[in-house]
Amino acid sequence: MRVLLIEDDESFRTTLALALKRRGCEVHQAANATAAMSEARAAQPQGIVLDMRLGSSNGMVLIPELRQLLPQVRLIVLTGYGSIPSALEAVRLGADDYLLKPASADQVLAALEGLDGSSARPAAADLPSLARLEWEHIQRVLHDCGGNISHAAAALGIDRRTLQRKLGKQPPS
Amino acid sequence: MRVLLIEDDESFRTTLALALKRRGCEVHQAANATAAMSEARAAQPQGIVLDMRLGSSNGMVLIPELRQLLPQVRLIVLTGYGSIPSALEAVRLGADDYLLKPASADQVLAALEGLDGSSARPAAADLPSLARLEWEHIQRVLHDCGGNISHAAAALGIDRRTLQRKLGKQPPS
DNA sequence: ACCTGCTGCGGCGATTTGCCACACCTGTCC
DNA sequence: GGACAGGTGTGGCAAATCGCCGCAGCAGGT
Repeated sequence: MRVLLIEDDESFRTTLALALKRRGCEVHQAANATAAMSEARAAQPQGIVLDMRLGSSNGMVLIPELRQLLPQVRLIVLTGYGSIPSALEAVRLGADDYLLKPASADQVLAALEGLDGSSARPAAADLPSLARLEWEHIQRVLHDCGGNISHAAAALGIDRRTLQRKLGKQPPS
Repeated sequence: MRVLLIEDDESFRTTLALALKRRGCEVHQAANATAAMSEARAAQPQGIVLDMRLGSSNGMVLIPELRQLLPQVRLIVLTGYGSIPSALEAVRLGADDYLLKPASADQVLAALEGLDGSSARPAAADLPSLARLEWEHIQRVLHDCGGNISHAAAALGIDRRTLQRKLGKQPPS
């Protein structure tokens, strides 16, 4: 499978690219929006892995452009700080799946191949942990507050310092 | 708008129904899967609010049936313990939007009318505090575990002793 | 009687939180 | 320019909380 990796973090991108190559993919890479579009035009990939945070710009805006350019492409969004509204927005814009970092190369490949992780899951009794729920809610409120940490902390009823400390940690699995 | 409310929790369903009626909706209600399907056939609603947890059965399986029965219906999933994979699965199965409890009647109505909540939501929304959300989720999981504190603590990913201490305190306002 | 599982409670160290302070930056207003 | 307000990042420190241990009691099944 010919895959385009759009990700600004160099180390993460190269390691993921290597892992995908080892699994038999032809991997093209791009580190920003303009490179991504030109590379997509040139390489005509069957699969795309798109990071949501591309430096200053938002990867979300690339989804419709990529979808229009390559209607048949398998488009996977990969993000470190995800939330349910942002996941829904991504699929509304044309993404096929939405993964959270850290995601294993196997997970990414499974998503690229369209093996639905959700269909394989028995979908029974997997209640989210308290930490996970807290993380999702924080992301939701933070998004609602336009990224304003002080306002989000006030809305959440916690200290601004505490919110900052929570944001500085990894999302719970 | 003619709305069908599928929700097993009686108190939550009636309050939401009242709130929607007050906002000019014609509200039909169902508390289980079979009642939901027959009511959907009879009332031909334009909007459906579907709870994921319908007693023992999973509300997820109803989505394709409802979608097949009413292709044009606006189908909203409302769930207490949401996660990104389950949200994606719901929209893949045919849901239009996915809300988390506690959701205000205004949020539900906005979702039913197709106003994209993620973009149209006013920043000054009455978001629940972290403590309140935590308390609600604990109550829900504890109920799902049949009141078994040890199992609920394991599902929540916290220590049993911590759960007991949290339960010993007053619910946040 | 025996074992298993759940519950309630106490204690202790490690972690987290709330609350202060301070410095830095970016706008805005006079 | 200078003052000012609002947002952000960082540090420190006491207090609260959490995780983990133990123990005892009590129900249910063998």
